[in-house]
Amino acid sequence: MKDQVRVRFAPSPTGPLHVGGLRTALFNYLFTKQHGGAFILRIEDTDQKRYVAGAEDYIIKALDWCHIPADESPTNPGAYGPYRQSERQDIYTAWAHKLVQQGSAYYAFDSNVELEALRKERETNGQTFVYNFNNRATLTNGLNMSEASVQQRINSGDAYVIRFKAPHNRLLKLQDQIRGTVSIDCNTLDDKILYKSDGMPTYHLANVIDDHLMKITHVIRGEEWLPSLALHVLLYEAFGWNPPEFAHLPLILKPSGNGKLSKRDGDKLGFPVFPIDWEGEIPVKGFKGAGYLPEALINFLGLLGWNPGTEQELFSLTEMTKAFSLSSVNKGGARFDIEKLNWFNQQYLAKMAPSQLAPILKKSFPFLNNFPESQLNKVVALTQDRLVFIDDFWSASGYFFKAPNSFDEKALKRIARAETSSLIDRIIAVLSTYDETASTTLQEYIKNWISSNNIGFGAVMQPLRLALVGDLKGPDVFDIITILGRKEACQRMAFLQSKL
RNA sequence: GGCCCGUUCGUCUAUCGGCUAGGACGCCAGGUUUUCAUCCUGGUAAGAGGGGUUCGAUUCCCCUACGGGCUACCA
Repeated sequence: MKDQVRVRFAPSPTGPLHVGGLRTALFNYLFTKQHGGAFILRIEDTDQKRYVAGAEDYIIKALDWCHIPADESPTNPGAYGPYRQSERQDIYTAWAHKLVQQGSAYYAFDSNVELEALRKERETNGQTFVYNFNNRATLTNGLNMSEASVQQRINSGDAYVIRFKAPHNRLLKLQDQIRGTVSIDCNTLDDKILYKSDGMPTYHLANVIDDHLMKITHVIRGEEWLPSLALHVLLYEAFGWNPPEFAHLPLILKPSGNGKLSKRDGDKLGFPVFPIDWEGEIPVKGFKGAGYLPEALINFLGLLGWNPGTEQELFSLTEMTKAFSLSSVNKGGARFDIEKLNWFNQQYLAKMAPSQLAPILKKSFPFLNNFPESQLNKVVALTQDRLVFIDDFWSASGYFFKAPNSFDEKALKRIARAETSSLIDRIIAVLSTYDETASTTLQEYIKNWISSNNIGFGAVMQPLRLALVGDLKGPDVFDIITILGRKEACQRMAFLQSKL
């Protein structure tokens, strides 16, 4: 039997998760759910300097909001914990030392200052300093010292790191699910630090050990990791472990196309780059706070770098899970196009059931809680296809809750005729005489009245609309009257008359 | 600089050697609507360049250009 598919999303808690990370999480989720597998969230907090409090909590909440929660996480652990790397230090230390013992890695005592000086020196000669087979014999490390003197330095408290001994003269052909074969000449590799002098592993060591121990079958991550794929595969080999399958996702680029979208782009670009609001020292608005629905964000993000090969654009998470496949993920980076996201949002807002949309609107507009639910649902049904963002609800339907108290000059001019005032009197009168129990609808009734009295249709409808909405736009006038009630409609007509 | 990965309408993309290069967003025009929005119809617009391979290349190979990523005791 084949092993259960297990994938992981492994962000580092350095701040709020941004859309690039979210898309990586989404693809992991889609892939594993399609195979009935598990989605693991692992927090990569090995860099104490960059740790930001609240980031882990944010990541979990953001995934929840998007309906792609992890099956195993720090707060909901499975059988392979702990799920925070900072709590797995002993594991890394043990494996790192094992690597040294078997000769795959070595202790190095070179100070930052020394290394920096070497780099500078090479740079001025137009060369690049690489710590590898070229020069490791001339540097301060365990390869050039007796075991006893290495132990002595360590025991005396000297700072050390553990470096991987990259192989010499080896050509690696690596497999990537999206890119196919990737060739790497090991001579271009450097002896990467695996274990830092503060006792923490680097990403390379920790992610290989954790992925193996957590039985990860597929590593789906951003393209920025492709250059270190060789190192990771070499590490699996050194440990004697079978590597998982790898898939490197194309990056999400800025709208301008130059550079990947980053956390700092949020303010500059004028749209959010984070899923939900970030309540950090400097609060930042997320897509949620900006009036986007998670379904729209997810749909949009899913189609950024992947497509089903059909012409379907609108996908529920379930549909997308069914249609997803790693082999149809694109190789090239995709620019983030906010206009298209807005379109998705409009689509979702418009097709949502009013009873589903109403509770969401109530969160943005608490006063709606005091409004009868059946009435609210009617209002929503009438105006929901005019929304791009949740907050557009007010401009699209505010007049249902608050009578217009002023009118636009231009609009007044457009309806103003000599007989408008007296016409308003007549409309009020006819509105009041309508019999609700009659078999004709209000619309038919008014239309009949208009034609039998030989009044222009527009001459009646325009003032009516302006009085009700406060503007010359909006849904069907008779629908509005039905919701507002004839009495309220008459009052609004009278108010308009007073402003003529 | 070095290494790696990429490159189809402005943007997201389809095409797995036969193409009048399809769809979506955007934009423009028309229709529906008393109006605005929605919606419908139509239009606009693309294979980076140069060499091969082939009866035939957007599709396969090479070079160049351009773009992106990596090049930290960050992930």
